[in-house]
Amino acid sequence: MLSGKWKPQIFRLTLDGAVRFNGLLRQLEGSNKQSVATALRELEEQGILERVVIEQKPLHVEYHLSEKGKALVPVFLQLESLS
Amino acid sequence: MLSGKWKPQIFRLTLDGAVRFNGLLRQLEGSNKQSVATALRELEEQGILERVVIEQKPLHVEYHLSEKGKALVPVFLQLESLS
DNA sequence: TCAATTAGTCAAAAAAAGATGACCACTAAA
DNA sequence: TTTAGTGGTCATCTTTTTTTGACTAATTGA
Repeated sequence: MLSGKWKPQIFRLTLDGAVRFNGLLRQLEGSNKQSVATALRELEEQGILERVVIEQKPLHVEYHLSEKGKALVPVFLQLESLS
Repeated sequence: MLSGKWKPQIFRLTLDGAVRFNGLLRQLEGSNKQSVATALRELEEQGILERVVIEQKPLHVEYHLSEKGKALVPVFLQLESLS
């Protein structure tokens, strides 16, 4: 579910609140548009993240944890504590 | 820790008891010697599996869960139940 | 003696994943 | 009007992962 080079880190960041495309690009050192876009799309397809377009003055896009994503949190943290 | 195409399946099989090289090769459809050998070696290097040579008539090799591997079991099962 | 099973290794090819750079369309500020 | 920021896509190249097939060496059964 969280396989790939960037998905675990992206998932981890969503625990602290919604994330945005360009924000991730800056936070994830060594990442690139394509990889981040692919990771976000796959996480959305799997129903782990939800993509929300914020229709305001400078319109932007937010990705936040879905219910399914939230169900993953405890086991993710447990996993994190083991490695 | 369990990244790669075959490691999760191999790990799963060790929960029911020790596994063996050729046995895995037969159980894991679509697998091959090289990949199974690599997965076993890496799981051993990480201290998740232990390699034991059974010094008997037809000598063979067994891989079984280490203590570290056992610590991984509950979180693995939890993860399994989510996917 | 021949075939099969045990547990692998090695080099090479193929497939999958990731990175790079160009491009797009929109908005806002200087 | 140029520059920067928003959020991407596309084709191509590189890197990593996985597969393929040949080979080894010891043991067992027919």
